[in-house]
Amino acid sequence: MPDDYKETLNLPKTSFPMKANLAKRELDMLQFWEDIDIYQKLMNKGEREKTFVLHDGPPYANGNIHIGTAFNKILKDMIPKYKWMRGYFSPYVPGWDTHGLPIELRTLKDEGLDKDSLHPIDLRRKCKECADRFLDIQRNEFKRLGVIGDWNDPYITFKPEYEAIELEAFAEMVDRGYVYRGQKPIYWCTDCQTALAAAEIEYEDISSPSIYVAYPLKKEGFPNLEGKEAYAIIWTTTPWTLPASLAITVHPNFDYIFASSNDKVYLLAKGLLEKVQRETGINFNNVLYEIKGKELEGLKAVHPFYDDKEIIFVLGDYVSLDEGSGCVHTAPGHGAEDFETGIKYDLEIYNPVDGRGYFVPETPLVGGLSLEEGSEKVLEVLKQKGRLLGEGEIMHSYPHCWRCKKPIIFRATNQWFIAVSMFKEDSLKAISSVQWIPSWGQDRIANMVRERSDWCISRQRIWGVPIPAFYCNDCGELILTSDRIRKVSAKVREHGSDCWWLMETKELLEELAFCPKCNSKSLKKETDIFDVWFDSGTSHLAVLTTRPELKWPATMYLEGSDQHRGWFQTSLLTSVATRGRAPFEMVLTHGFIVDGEGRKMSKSLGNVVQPQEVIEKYGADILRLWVASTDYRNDIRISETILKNLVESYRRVRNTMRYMLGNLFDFDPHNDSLAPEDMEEIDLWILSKLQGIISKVTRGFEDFEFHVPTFTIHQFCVNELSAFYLDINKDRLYVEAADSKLRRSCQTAMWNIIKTLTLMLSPILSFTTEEVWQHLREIDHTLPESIFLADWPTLDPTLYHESLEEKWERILWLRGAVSRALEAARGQDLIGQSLEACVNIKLDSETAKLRDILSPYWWKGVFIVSDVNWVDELPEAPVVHADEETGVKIAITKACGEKCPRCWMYAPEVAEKGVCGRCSMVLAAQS
RNA sequence: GGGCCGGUAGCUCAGCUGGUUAGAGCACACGCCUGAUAAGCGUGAGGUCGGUGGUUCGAAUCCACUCCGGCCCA
Repeated sequence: MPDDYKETLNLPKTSFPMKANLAKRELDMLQFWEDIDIYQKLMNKGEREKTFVLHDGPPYANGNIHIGTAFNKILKDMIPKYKWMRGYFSPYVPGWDTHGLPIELRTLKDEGLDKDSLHPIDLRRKCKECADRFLDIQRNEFKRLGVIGDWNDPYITFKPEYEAIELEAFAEMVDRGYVYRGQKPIYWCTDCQTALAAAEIEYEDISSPSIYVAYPLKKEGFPNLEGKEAYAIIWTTTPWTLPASLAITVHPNFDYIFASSNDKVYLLAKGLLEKVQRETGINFNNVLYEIKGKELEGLKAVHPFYDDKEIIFVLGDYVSLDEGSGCVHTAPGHGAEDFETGIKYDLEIYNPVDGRGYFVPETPLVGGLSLEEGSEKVLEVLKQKGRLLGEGEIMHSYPHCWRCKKPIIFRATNQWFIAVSMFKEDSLKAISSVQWIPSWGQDRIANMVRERSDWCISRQRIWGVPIPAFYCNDCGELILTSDRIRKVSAKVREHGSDCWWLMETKELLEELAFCPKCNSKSLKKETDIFDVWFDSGTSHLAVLTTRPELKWPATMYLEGSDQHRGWFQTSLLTSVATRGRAPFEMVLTHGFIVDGEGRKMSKSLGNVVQPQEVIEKYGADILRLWVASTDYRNDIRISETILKNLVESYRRVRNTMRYMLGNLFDFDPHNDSLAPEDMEEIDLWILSKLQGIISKVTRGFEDFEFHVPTFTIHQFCVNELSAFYLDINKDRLYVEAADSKLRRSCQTAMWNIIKTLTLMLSPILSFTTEEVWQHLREIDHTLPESIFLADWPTLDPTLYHESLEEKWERILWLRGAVSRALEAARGQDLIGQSLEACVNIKLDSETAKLRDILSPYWWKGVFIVSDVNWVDELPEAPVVHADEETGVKIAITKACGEKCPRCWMYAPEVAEKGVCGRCSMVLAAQS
């Protein structure tokens, strides 16, 4: 008999599975979006007057995506999804960065070739194949994450239209006089006779000579040196750079001293006195005087073995007291810092070394010698002149060529530059007009731009966009004019940049194929290509200005914080150089992905988390939840513990949704909904709470702080819904007549809640919410076919009741005390489930105020007990609980009567009727 | 070494412009339920707010230094 009543209850029913099985079910959802062409549907939906363009930073099309790329793409994806629902037109065009060294090297390695043994066109074809292959792999991986965008027509930097615009942007910079050819030291392998990129450098420990050299001081400007032999002491590990020595750099804030030894005086940093003394054997017996580094600026010395060459004192912050003498010999043609200093002080970028590693013949003293021979010669002469103060060996880390494993050198060569210095002020202004999120991004990029030097845009490589310059074979003129660049650009637009290698200058330039200086028709093409950062840095022009659905400037760029140096900056520079303003209105940055201990991921540490594995194991929605649950302004941690936690949170939200769905199985929103004035108070209360949630969640999305919505909704599901509202309404939903107002009131509220929560979660848990949505559509067929086509929930101020929330706040306060009392009763084995209990509440000043704010029916409901008594004196009872937290005194007694087999509440009449009074009425109506 | 950032319970986050015993969810422990059931409910135990020093009547909140970690650069 007992189980028979189960059939008379309105128990939840749903086909929505409890177990998510995301790894599998998500694939169906992807298929669904593909089938209905969700992106096109969105594009047809929005109103164009409100446009939000998130411009995608192109990932490099090499290898599979890693956790950082996945994080970035998911974070981005949440924004257009939200904006579409808010009524914006928010197209998202993904892109790829496809040129450049990593792909070229990978291709060469795969082919077992080097770049000179393969025709450029063949190499480029293979590179393109490689990029294409990985682009496709990544595209599928991104789609698998649930990212919605124009995957069928992404932007790709190797597309002819893209390259053409890039060249046009370059032409504009040439027009403005921002492009020049100059010298810059680069990594150079004398063995392979080639320039190397930073990525081709390996650091190895080697032994180098360590020498101290005396540079005679010119006495003008130095106080108190009359009649004395005075020298500056420098220290170097590369004697072969001394022929190119042009300056001595000192730190502006260090203290320098003139120390005498016998009849000589030496200049060196005060802090290095002992070290130099030790390593040179010179005994400094007297310090003549001290001087600040900055006071040395502009003073002069003489080259240690070119007596007619003047050496100037300059300042540099990079001078350290770790090694040497605090006076740094500076050869602008042989080192990055030296070069910077050289540029600053207008020194010659002097490089007497040729590509094979020999001093050019006209070099004094060492002309024609190899670097090694030159080095020996230098030492010999220094010794001869008595200017070698100390000689030793030192082990240190030094860059080597990755291919031949030989030490490399720094060697100034001709490169193309963009004169950032000419529009640096404008760039800084542009930076200040952008909204940086978080705000410190502004300081970071402004500092970087302020300190940066001109942009070296040339690479001696094959896989990239050619720098469209020419050289006259007759007069040697360097030809870089915007009209010729535009000619080339037109050809590139038509044929792709391969045409640079396939066409003669005559074909490329047509009527402009002549030297503007000597009219010669014999021209030679530049062999350098653009830095890939120039490719991606011009994407705002190549993409935003060419696609009708997009707009320039972008509303937002969103990348990791490393892009302050990278894409944010290169985009900004090309934009300021061509358009005079930033290409974005907002820049959002996130931190880096680290492991559970906050350490960066590395293969050697073995702490790398693969997005593919997470998806396989837990599903993309878990990954999405991870992205949304973090405060991404800091580093973002991921670990098995964190994922397990997320799975747990996910489960809770999913089950809450499932439970509400199950209780709506017989609800027709169009016919069964109640108007607010007909609803139960508790249902109005939960809807009032829901308004607060909508407001908080919406604000979180507006501020791009996705962890706010995530936590807010999760906590709402746990605290308000699962632990309270849904729990105490089981009685109503199951037991009352299916079509009763009591039950319909609750269903009306739940329908509103589940729709609202599902919508608000959709930018985050896209797969799951779409799944829920499809179930909701079975309840209401008028809903849009995909959740992403629906509108964002709006806050209904008429549903917000502050006084109601305050009232229920007090009810919950008392409920806490009752729960603790019931728990005490359970501890005494008085009761099991709470319906077995009768709650006796002692009336005091507080509880007396509460008694009448709810009907007895609702008090029982709120506590989920069979009886509630408000008494002046507590009865004799097995469990009397004096609640510490509230001060309320409660006695728990066994509920009287017997357990109704239908609703499980205890009532006296059950013995007689077989069920309680309420159930008998419901049953009577049913039959 | 420089620029920028972060360090609150095992985990993810709150904690506004300094002011009662530092909050929440998850995880954990114990218990209940078996009509959300590879679910649900209740109770409870977890933190010297990275460390040191300072300003203050009072600091997780302000300042200095320091340790640890991250990005970028050298």
